[in-house]
Amino acid sequence: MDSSTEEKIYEAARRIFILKGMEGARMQEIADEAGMNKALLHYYFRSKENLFKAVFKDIFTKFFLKVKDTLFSDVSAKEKLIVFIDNYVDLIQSNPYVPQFIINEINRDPKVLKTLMFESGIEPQKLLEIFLNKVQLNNQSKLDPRHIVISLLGMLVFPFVARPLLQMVYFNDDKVAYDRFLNERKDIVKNMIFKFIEA
Amino acid sequence: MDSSTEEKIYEAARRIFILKGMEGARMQEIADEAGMNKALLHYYFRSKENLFKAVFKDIFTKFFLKVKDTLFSDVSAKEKLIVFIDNYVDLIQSNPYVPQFIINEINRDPKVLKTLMFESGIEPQKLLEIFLNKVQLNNQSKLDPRHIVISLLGMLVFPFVARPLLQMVYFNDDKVAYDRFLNERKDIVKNMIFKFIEA
DNA sequence: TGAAAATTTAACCATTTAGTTAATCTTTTT
DNA sequence: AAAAAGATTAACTAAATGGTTAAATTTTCA
Repeated sequence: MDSSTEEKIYEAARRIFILKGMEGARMQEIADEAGMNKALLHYYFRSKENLFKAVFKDIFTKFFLKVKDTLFSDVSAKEKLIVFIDNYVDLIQSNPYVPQFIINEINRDPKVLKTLMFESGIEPQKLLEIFLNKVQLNNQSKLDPRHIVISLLGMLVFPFVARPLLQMVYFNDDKVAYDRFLNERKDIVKNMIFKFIEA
Repeated sequence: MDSSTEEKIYEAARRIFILKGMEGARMQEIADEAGMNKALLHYYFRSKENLFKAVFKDIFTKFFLKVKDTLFSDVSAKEKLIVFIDNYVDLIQSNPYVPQFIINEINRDPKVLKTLMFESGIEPQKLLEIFLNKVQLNNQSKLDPRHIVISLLGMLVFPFVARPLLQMVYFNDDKVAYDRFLNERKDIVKNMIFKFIEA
């Protein structure tokens, strides 16, 4: 590993903050994770707040940008949706703690979101557009497409965010069974959404 | 108000813990909220951990028990589902911070859940049963009904848990519009679920 | 090479926080 | 009414935590 000290701090902070959140994380813990003296965190980032903001912006931006492209290809709405769901689930699966981390930190301090929205380059409207035409086409013109988008996101995100609870309650705490369950979800969710929008 | 000191502490702790979580809450803050000396919290509850456990168990149990009955009436599965959704959304609407609070605290310490499950008297299987017959009836015998239940819960809970993010991203931070949106959700979700299970 | 600049460390500081204690006030009991 | 038990308070303690500092080490480069 030939990464710089600053990068090591950044990566360590990233891991710790995602797991424990801004308030739960300890500077000493991050220093230990990075394998160095705590004073170095302040030498490079001045304060915990500063370090957190840098890391959070990075996590937030990267997370949402990773699926953004899937909505720009020149294929049918249906195909776009399929690719989006596949990629989104893959993304969460390789960053299982990130959705809840983002939700928690935005709830803790919603102010940060406003600035982040513009700087990040994410385009949440793109996901809406998939359903905008689709819904009008099928005599459901009264239906706000945001209902479909938020239903979709809820179905995809919830099983990860509430995993410990759901795994215990509905899977007898069988980790393997729950992983199998998560792998089936892509197709289940596609199915549900299609059945709904294709009147 | 003629509630006892212990009850005042309990109620204050309840409010503060729900808003800030176990780690974010301060004993002094709870004492202030209850309008009394901090030493009294220890006099009645010995430790923060103790106070939290008592409060958490109470919140967890009451929350889930409040909708449990809706699944025991002697009506059709469809009607049961309608009543469940109506009551569940009402329940969240009057306790908007509780779902995320429960999810966060269980993620922080999943051990508590195991004991809670048995002592609380909740019966999560009851919700499954609604779909168990329904699904087999419609040539979807391969479909695990847990997928429907978790989709349902995700669609209902997610808009509340991720409210600040969604309100900003999809509603231009218009609180009134988002409240209107939430009120429409009961029917939208019923519709989605029915379209899916009624092959 | 050697001085200046950048990096790293150990020790320290100030504040916050859960928890304790001993004294005071209030209620109950005899 | 007096003693005992219970409730409440202010002041305190010990540990944790974010942040600082001055000295030591390493790197840069004239």
